[in-house]
Order: sequence, then structure tokens, then C-alpha cells
Amino acid sequence: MKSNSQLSLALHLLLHMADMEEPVTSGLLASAMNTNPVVIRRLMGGLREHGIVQSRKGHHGGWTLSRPLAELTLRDVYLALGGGPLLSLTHRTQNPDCLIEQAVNETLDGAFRDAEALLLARFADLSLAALQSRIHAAIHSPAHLCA
Amino acid sequence: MKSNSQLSLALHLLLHMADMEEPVTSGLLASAMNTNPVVIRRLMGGLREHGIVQSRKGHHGGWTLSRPLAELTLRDVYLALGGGPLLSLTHRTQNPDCLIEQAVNETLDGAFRDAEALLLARFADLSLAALQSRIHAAIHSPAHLCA
DNA sequence: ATTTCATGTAACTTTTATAGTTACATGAAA
DNA sequence: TTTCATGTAACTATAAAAGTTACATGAAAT
Repeated sequence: MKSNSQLSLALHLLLHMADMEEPVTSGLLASAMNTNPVVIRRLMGGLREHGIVQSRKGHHGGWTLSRPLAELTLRDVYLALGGGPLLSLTHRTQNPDCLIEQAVNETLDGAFRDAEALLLARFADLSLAALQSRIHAAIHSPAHLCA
Repeated sequence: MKSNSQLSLALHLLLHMADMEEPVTSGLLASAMNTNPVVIRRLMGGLREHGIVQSRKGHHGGWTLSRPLAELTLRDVYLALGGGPLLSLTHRTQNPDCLIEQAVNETLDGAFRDAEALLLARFADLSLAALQSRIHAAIHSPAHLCA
């Protein structure tokens, strides 16, 4: 399984942006995340389409949050990123003729659905504000943050 | 994410083997699964090391189940295959210096652990015999099985 | 107006995990 | 001693995610 770290990256970005007064450029975010500005733009583009962030071009342009972190859950972010697969296990054949394989698929699907539903419910219960206060509880200075 | 279908394949194989009296060769299983014998051997090798199947070389050799399906759960099979990652979401950085990213990782981990635990518990509750009876309930002839 | 800065986006390359293939060694039965 | 089947290493193919390059678009500053 080649894994997906977009949600992790998006949460990290959004929490950093919450500390900023001015719009932040993709370049600045990219160097803090040790990646390329285009990676940031692609990811943020998805969030913008779902009303989570806004962008502005030109001088003093960049990205800003479009709502308070209290009104944003991990589920919102996950869905804004496209809501891709949560589990790394898949069926070997999608619509098999073999009845045995059909039963295997159905049985696995049942378990998968439950696990995915639990994870999504947990995501829905976690606001970015809750995450932020968890951070502020641990540290009261701006030290130990990304460059 | 490039996904992992080994569990799906293993279950399909084991359930077909349950219908066989004689040892089945990797070649036969491979053509039923539309894949290569070596793929079958690699997967079955893992199961053999965990006492789920046995192998015999030479004439009339092949693979046989080493215990009844009632004593085999999906969890057993999953673990015998190496117990790889269940979720496709990962952290962007494994041990980040940034406190924000640490908090993101910890928060995600909490949700991930719960979802994985649920899935494993569901796997532990499902025996291959239960899966088999689910199949026999649907069909009483050997039709609609793999070639 | 025109220069500068920043996003928007398409096309391409790199990386990495899974799956599939080839080739050959090992060992058991006929 | 031949045949059949597993055991395994090394290699190739496929696909998804991430990163990169190049350039178009548009807004602000001069």
C-alpha cells in the first residue's frame, strides 16, 4: 500500500495558518513543510473549493482561513480533500463471478464499512479548535514550531 | 495508495481448498485466480509458517489445510500474512520537531487506533466456517465457482 | 502602463509498494 | 532416474502519491 499523507499535511497547514494575521504564500508554507509550492497549491485548491480557505493573487496575496477553527472538523477536511479510501485493504476482483469470492468481498465489506464509519465519526467529533487547544496546553511560546 | 489484496486472495484460496480432498498445486490455484504460481507460493508460504496450511513436494504434492475452517478466523489469516497496515492514511513526518505536527500525529493516531481495533475485533469474530456457510446458504451446487 | 508577485494548472519525473515473471535449486514420488 | 511440485532469489511491470518544471492568469505596487 502506498499511503496518503494529505490529511496530515492539511491539518498541519491549517493550524499554522490560524496563527497568522496576514495571508501566507504557498512558497512560505512549502518551505516550512519541506516541499514544493505546487504541492501546497494543489492541496489548498481542494480546500478552497469547499469553503475552508481563500486565496488572493498578486502582492500581499496568499492563503487565509475562511472560517474559525471551531467550525471545522477533521471530517470536513478529509472530505474536502476528496474523501479517498481510508483502508488499505481491497478486493482482488471487483465484481467476481465466483460465488466464493463474492462472499469474501461481502464479508470484508461489512467489516470495512464499520471501521470506516467509526473513523469518520471520530473525525467529525474532532474540531481543529480542539486540536489547537491541545497544542496550546502543551506550550505557551511560539518555540518548537516549523521554520 | 496502491492497495493490498492479499487478505482477499488468501480467503478466496482457503475457501476453495476446503472443498478439495487432495492437495492442490500452486499452478492449479494460480490459473483459477488468474495469476502466477509464484504469487500463490509466496502467499501460502506465509500461511504455512503460521500453521494454517501444509505443503508437500513432488508427485501428488501441493497445498492442504492443516486445521478445520471453524478454527480459523479472518484475524488469524490477516496476522499470518504479516499484519501489515490496515489504514491508508499516514503521517507526513514520523517524528516531527514541530509541536503542531506532533499534536496532529497524536490526534490522528488516537482515531486510527480505535478504527483498527474495531476492524481486528470484527476479523476475530469471523471464522472461515461462518464464511463458508454463508456461501452454502446461497448455493447448493458447485456451479458459479472459479475455473 | 509596466513591472513584480502570487496563484492556477498542465505535463512530466521521481519514488515506492504491490503484483507478476523468469530462472533455477530442492526434494519427493513414480 | 525421470517427473512433478515446492522454495526462493532476482528481475520487470504497474500504479499511486509526491515532487518538479514551465508557463498562463490576474492583482497590486511603482
